[in-house]
Amino acid sequence: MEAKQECFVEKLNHSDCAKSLLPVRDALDALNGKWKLQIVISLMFGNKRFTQIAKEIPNITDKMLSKELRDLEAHQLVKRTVYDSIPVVVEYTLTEHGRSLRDLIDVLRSWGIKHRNQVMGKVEASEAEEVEA
Amino acid sequence: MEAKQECFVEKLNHSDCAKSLLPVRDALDALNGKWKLQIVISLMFGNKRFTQIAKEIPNITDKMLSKELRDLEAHQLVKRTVYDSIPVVVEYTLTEHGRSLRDLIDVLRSWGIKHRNQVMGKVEASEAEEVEA
DNA sequence: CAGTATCCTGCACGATACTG
DNA sequence: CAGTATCGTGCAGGATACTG
Repeated sequence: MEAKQECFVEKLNHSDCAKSLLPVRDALDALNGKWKLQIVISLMFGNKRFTQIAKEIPNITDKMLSKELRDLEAHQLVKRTVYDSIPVVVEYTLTEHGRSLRDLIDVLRSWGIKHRNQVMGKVEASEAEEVEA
Repeated sequence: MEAKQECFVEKLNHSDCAKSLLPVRDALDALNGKWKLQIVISLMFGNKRFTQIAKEIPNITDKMLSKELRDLEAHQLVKRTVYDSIPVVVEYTLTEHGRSLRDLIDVLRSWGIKHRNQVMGKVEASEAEEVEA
């Protein structure tokens, strides 16, 4: 068995396993659902207002956007700021913590590309899949 | 070209965005559902037979285990091997590709731990609180 | 503009029984 | 042992209407 870098799996017995799975679940849950990922990515392009986000995400309903934003806020990934103007302006921002999703998403994306190539049968060029310019 | 660190998001406009999201979705989908993660982790401890896996994952039903294993097999993450003994023995194995989930899961886990600390209010000294207007 | 309030539908998942 | 087959349910998510 090859000794990879410190994979937590290596150190655990089965009863520990369920517990050590929890953080993984937490991470997955944070991006859970049909829309959170798109919302987060959208906010990586800059702070947005409710309607702006809605316009950028095809087919999302107000209800879902509202709900997902509240979820993201509860998870401290997104900050909601109300400006007391007339009419009221509400701005959504990624928190510092929310911005930390970037690296995670990049890792997911890299694996996803590998995965797609694998399933498509292209196994040869494993490293040649950088984003094309 | 060492720029491994930079986020793909930086380079994209919004219309590209949806497309670049697909691999991320692929990755998330590969671990989608209530049981896949546990099954994969279970197989990281060694090759297993159907009933063995079932015993290690509390509350999973035969139906769900069967279905999820078929999903994982379709995604080439798990290999199913039938040994022609009597009675028949079926062994489940992680493929090389399936083993590549290890690093991904570790990254998810790391972020998950950070996330939990963040939400619990324990912000490490390494990271300043992001409260400001 | 920035959302709620209702109502509805499909599908993920569960319970239980059966089989080669 | 290694699974199907059937039936049932909750809830994520959608459609549409309404509001301060």
